[in-house]
Amino acid sequence: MPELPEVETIARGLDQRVAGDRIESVWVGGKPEPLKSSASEIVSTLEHSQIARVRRVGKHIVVDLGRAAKKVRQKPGNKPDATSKNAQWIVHLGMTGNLIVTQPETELPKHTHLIARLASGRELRFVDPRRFGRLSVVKESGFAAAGAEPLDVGVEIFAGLFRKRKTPIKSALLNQKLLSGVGNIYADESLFRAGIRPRRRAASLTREELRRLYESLQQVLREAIAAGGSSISDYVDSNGDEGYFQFQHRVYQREGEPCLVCETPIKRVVIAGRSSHYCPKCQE
DNA sequence: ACTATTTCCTGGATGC
DNA sequence: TGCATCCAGGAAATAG
Repeated sequence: MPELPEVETIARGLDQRVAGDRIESVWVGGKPEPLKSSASEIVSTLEHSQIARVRRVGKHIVVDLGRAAKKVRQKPGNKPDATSKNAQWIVHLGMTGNLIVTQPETELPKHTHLIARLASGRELRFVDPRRFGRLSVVKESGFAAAGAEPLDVGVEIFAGLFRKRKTPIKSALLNQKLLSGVGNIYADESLFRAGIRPRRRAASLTREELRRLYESLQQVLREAIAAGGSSISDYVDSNGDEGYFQFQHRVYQREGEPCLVCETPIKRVVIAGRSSHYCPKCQE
């Protein structure tokens, strides 16, 4: 399941491979598709646009589009249409979504919802079996995530996010309006490293604990990005390669296995409908 | 203004 | 073997 490190890995790979390429035509699947914008809006925005850059914002992949080399004639007084420059294609991968760059001959996977044919002859495909992913376009650049970037935010602002929250710290970490990009894996892993139980009320964390959580979260995200993300279920990067951070998980999906620090069996509880893993001895 | 719960969706695992 | 059931989870919607 793509969280910040996985999305970062995919976005970097895509940027390397398709930046500068041009989208010649777009196919969108026929059935009700995971689209936030209308299908026609997506098609008209993407077609004939150039991919300027691909980057990550929170858990979103942002494709910055430039005007295509081919001039589109505008009548004076007409509002710029969706193909004007600075449009953005926003992709949220949900649980099982992925963007794959491939040759057209490569067999079309089931659950392919969008195909963008590129000037280079390759195809950029959005594939998402579980259909939790979302596609949208914005006509003016300026897409921004609601929450703070965990790797950019300062420790004071980070601590302030949680000061008045009664909700469990685990839920607060997952709240994208506070922080964007943290999902279940890295919430559990950062809480373990910080020695904090997931059920603790966010507001009850001391200054010192918040500082530890801040450091732990940044550390685990950086390590995971360096490892190419965690390949749980079917995550692979835009090259089709698996990440390997799943081998460095200390608590996530390790219920009953010994804590790597103290050998106490790792516990699993459900908090706000999400499974949460922690060491009952190392985390207070 | 917050917080908790439900819903969406499919493939893989489990159970009888 | 086959069929039903459960579970995973991000975020939007709904309820409190």
